[in-house]
Amino acid sequence: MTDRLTEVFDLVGPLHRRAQRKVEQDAPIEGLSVGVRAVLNMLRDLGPMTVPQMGRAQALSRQFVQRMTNDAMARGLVETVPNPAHKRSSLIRLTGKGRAAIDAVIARERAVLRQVGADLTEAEVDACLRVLSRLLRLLDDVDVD
Amino acid sequence: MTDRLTEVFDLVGPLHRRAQRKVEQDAPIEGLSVGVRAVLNMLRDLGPMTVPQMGRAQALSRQFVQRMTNDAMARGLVETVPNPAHKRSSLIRLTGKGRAAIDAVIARERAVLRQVGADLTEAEVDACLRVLSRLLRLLDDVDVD
DNA sequence: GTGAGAATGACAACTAAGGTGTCATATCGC
DNA sequence: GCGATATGACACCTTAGTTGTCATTCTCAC
Repeated sequence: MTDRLTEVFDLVGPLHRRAQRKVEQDAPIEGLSVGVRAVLNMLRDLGPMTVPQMGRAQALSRQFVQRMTNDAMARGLVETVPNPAHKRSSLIRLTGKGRAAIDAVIARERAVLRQVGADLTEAEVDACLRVLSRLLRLLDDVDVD
Repeated sequence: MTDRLTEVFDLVGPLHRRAQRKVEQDAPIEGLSVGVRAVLNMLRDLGPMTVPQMGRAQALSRQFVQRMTNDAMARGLVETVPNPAHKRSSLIRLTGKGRAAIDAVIARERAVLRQVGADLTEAEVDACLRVLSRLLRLLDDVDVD
């Protein structure tokens, strides 16, 4: 069993690299770096959130997310909105332009993924999500900043 | 369904980063960089193989694997053995020292993974492996070198 | 065989993802 | 109000990983 989990990790590396490479190949169309793309993606899925929150969500350093966010802001892809819960740390939100950009990227990726759908059952993908989430939680303590 | 697959990719990023960080935390004990560790791990699981083969197996550039291999060789962790199939490109094999080093690392990691075992069924992990393998194959074309 | 083309290894830049360290300022809990 | 903590800005750094070039060696087709 533990062996099997080790295999999972052995797949995660190559998969992540290939995925990154794919993103890099496609995203230049919109001019998004991998980091900016990650920020937009988070905001798209989880709604407006603060920079430190994003860092924790993706296991990235606060400062890295900050830079990516500033970059996205300079490009007009995101904007700040006052944070009721914390006056200093404003919420970051997608602009219309940002949403359009990330939606375009996601749409292209979904088109690729659709080829795979047929070979896999919904149950398998769910199981996969459960396993990965569990592993992620196991490593929760290994965070930075 | 396609949505679910997107979620898988969204987990792969953070998981890979945390795993890398964990490896970095632990491996320094043996003095292994992430790259060298990957090479040793491959040789451990798949037996002796050539540098280009390793590159393809892990979706890494041939040259990067070459450097890591040279590094490992300089440390006495791997050695070359004549390749019957190809006289120029010799097989790379773990030395006793190399095997000891990677075994120690793996053992430590397995100890961590054992905590998770209880929460997951074998079937789920198998499904996860199937899904990840399928996705990996989908991106087979995205390789370098 | 032999010659063309591919595969390998060495070496040297180069890129970019991502982290670290520090500082000023602002926030929040007590 | 005060101390601890969180945030953001700025600058620097590390290193995983790629790209390019070149010489050599292999392979394979003829």
